[in-house]
Amino acid sequence: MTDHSPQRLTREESQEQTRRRLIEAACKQVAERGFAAASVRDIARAAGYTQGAFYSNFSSKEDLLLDLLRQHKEQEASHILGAIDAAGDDFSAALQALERWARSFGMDAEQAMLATELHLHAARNAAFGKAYAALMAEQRKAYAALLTRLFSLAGQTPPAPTLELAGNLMTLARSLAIDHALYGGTAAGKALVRTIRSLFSAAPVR
Amino acid sequence: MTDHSPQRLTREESQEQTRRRLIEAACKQVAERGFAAASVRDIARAAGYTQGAFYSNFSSKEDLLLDLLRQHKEQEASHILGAIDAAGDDFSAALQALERWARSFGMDAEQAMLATELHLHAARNAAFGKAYAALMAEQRKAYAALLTRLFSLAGQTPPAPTLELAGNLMTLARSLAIDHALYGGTAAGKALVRTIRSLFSAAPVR
Amino acid sequence: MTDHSPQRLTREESQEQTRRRLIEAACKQVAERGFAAASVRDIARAAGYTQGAFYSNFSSKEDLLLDLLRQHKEQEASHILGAIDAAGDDFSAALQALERWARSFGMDAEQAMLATELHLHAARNAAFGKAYAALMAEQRKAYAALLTRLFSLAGQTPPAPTLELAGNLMTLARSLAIDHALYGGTAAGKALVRTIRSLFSAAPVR
Amino acid sequence: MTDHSPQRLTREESQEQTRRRLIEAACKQVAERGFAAASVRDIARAAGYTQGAFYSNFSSKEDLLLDLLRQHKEQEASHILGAIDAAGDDFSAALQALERWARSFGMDAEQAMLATELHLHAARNAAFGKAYAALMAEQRKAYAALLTRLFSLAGQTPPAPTLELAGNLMTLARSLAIDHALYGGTAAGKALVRTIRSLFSAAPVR
DNA sequence: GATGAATGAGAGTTCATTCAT
DNA sequence: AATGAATGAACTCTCATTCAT
Repeated sequence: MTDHSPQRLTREESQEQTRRRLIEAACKQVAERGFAAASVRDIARAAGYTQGAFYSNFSSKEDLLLDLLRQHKEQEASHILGAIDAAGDDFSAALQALERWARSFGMDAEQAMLATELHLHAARNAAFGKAYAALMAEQRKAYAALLTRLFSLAGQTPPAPTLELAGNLMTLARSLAIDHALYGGTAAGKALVRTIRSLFSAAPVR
Repeated sequence: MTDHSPQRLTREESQEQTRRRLIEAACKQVAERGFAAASVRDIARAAGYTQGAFYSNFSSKEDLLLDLLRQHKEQEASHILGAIDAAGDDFSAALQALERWARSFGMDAEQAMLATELHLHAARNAAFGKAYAALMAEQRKAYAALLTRLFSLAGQTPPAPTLELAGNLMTLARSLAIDHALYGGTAAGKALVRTIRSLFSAAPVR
Repeated sequence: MTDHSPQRLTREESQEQTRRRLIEAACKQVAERGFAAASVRDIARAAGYTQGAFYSNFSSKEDLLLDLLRQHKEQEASHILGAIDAAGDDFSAALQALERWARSFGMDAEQAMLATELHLHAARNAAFGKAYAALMAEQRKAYAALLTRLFSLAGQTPPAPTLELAGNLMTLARSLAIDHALYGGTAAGKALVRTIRSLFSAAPVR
Repeated sequence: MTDHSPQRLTREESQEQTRRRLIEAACKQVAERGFAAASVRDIARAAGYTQGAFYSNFSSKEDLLLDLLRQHKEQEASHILGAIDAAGDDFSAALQALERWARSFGMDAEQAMLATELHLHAARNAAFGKAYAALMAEQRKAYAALLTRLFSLAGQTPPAPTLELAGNLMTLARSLAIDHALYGGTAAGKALVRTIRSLFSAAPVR
């Protein structure tokens, strides 16, 4: 089908590449059509392989979801780390970093729809739900750390546990990004930014 | 299959009953398994009919979604109206009404998962998306009115447009209800209540 | 595909016809290629239907085997009854009837191969094995009754329990019929007849 | 996978070992599941190798069947030779040897099921059928020689050509062994012994 | 000689949908 | 209006087989 010329790749590297391509194609397909409606055939074809290649890399379609979850988590984690790194010791710089995150993330409908599919599937499938809960807890912690730092720089007391605030932000980001795909425009991104701002502007500095 | 004794029903009433039963069964099936994975056969059987009855009432499986949306909206609307009616002129009574809504809605996983399915489908299907957007805008307005009333009774200025706050609450409610199905416990319901409270406690009365 | 014009058939009759046609086609396919290699696709097509029709009539491919077993048993039973009816009260007429059975049955490779497939499957699958054992016991009894009658008419004492002799005859008939397909010629049919004769000629009449 | 330590084996010995192991594993798998349902992957894995090893030793799955046939024949031949060697010049010793064969062979379901698979395949595939017929003729001759010797020692005239009697015995042995797997117990082995005995007890000694 | 990732074909099964009853 | 047998297409998954390593 596609070229996939392995040129100078070892077997392991080559399979790793195949797996990565399949996962990427799957992210897109699942986001676009939903897990149940995204067929293994389409995923494999979109990645440039045949169905057999899929089953050489995943033991079942269900099994793929765990990798989708991991991939999704890593991608989001890189966003958070970027925001945290950019935060520095200056409150307004840190807030800007968070807002940059909100603006970009609040518009990435693909990630948001994938995340929502994963959320639903987690509630439907106990085994998957467990893995999901573990990974999401990690994410929440990372966001919460960022919020804690921000409140500290702002000299404010968080109006609620930062873990809870982080969870709310993640939820809103996800949902607003879908709204963005639904309504178009930039309202969604802005709404998230405004929500964040209201968190820190409510109470004035010490 | 089941009795459905039409004895004292006119033809029209009888069909209306069939349709209602099918929609109710569909709500459950779609929430439980997702739209794509909920088969027409299963939905019809769960309602006590066969596939033919389904196609006598809906022109296609896709067509069913519009009715699911309507049914979902009506159900949620009755919750809002209940909260508004209970609000009265007393701030703390009104807040309690809203919190009661949060507690009950924040734990109804079936409604929440159905709502999420509809949200996703709306983003994927333009025609459905339009109907979805219209109905959701109505809902948001109703919640916003309730919030406006509350802020007014509290003598506070809303920290953001109440329409936006209403949208955020709806989103959080939906997501937390799914978390409730996922993690169990009562944390989800409480988290929503706490979020609502923080809205009104942040800024002191005029 | 094919005509299947239901003309004046009730729904039940029509489905019964479909089922019968599928079973007949399946007998042939399974005999020709073996159970595992006979695909549902091919069976349905050979009967003039699509795969879906197959699954409207059988819950699975495995499930089909039970009907194949029943069909096979009925077909064989009619042969036995024919031989018994033809037996009458005259020893040589009865022997001739049995030999007629041997000659015809010893050459029906399709039935023999199907029977062998069923035998193998019974040994591999406990649930099917149980049903198989029950039906085969019935068949053996019928043949044994015929043998008992013959020995009685001949005034001989059976050299072994007639149930056992019946089982041996059935086994030989099955195997020789396959040999017939394998080697061709008429040796197989004759061998069975000779074996039967030797049963009754060994010991002279009282 | 497994060790297969080739240390002290020449290349050829090593490959011979691989081939032997594959054939043995295949015998078991084919007997257990049938030829069509026994996958190359499973056979190779059961032998401690991967598919590649299989295709280094056999040109196709079909090709394997010829080796299975040969292996089966050798195994059975060793049984016959054992019985012949043990026969000696004493009738009752010879009969005991044959009965020993019956008892052991009549209970080896694996061999019997493999033999039946081969029989069926021979009737379905002309090329394989030819090889099968040749090998089976040899086997039959060996058994017939044993029977001839026995009748001679017993001073009896065989009630039918010994070649035919030998064929019947082989068929019964095969079928009864499968019945043994099907019903359990020891009836199958005993039934074969009784059949053999009746062959020699029918007509009294000279 | 042996590996195992990948292919391409085809397996069993389920589905939304139709239509004679 | 409701039934459910049948269709035809699509599904997930497994297979025998190949070939670069």
